[in-house]
Amino acid sequence: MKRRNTPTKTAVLSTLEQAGTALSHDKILTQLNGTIDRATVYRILNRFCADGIAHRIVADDGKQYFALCEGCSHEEHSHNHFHFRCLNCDQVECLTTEVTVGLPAGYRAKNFNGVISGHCSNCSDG
Amino acid sequence: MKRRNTPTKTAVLSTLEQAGTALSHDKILTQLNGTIDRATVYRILNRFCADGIAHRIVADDGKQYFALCEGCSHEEHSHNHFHFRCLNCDQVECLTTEVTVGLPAGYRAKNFNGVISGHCSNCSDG
DNA sequence: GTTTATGCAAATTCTTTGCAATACT
DNA sequence: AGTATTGCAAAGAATTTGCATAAAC
Repeated sequence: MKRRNTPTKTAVLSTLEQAGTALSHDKILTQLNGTIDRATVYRILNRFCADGIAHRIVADDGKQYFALCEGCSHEEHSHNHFHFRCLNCDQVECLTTEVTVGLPAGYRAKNFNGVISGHCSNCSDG
Repeated sequence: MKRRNTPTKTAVLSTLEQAGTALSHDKILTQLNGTIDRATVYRILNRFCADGIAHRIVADDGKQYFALCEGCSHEEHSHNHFHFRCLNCDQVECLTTEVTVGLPAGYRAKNFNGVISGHCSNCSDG
């Protein structure tokens, strides 16, 4: 399936670029000021993930967050780093710590999803 | 809020006990053979989590899974271990590996949610 | 008898899908 | 021209909530 360049796609991409952190679908939609249909944004994000442009984080609120793959090779799509979600401001950011988890024999990992939630430095009261 | 002993609660509890692994709400419901209302099961599970009897895992499918807290102290409710979800048979189990992730200064962790998905030994084809 | 727990139905939230119209290449 | 992409509406899945009834303590 060949991909095409559309203003819509570009808009979503630059929103993610400007954010730097991971964004929820909802936040992207808001940032785009209701210009683009919600279903379209979902489809674009899913395509980005399929193409290795973005990666998907499923946070402990059950919602999906999307962030650009900075130094991700297309083939080995490993995001073995954690993400931090602030329970107060709801910001999701990548933590630099890379983690290796040992699996039992015969197990094969396809996907890594690590989220720590709590309070970020801005929302910590102490 | 005082808790009461009810057959319903007992049924859910023993389902979790017998399973050994983490169960989705749906699986619990099926296991109970439609005896109990879905909303009730959700409420019971949430109460279990609040009381430290069970812990909640949000997997990368966005769904919640519940497992009994084996050796969990009531106060320090830390589940810093990973869970493995099989993409084929959908089984979610606890991995023993405990992980410590460093947070940036000023950040406070409340919750840890680590899920690795892939194929378990039964569903791995060679 | 007072208060928690249950069941039913309805509501919410997040995400996906069908389909016709539109826009890229 | 031909196919990917969009928008709109509607469907779908997971979870929660309101409220009257039933059951613990």
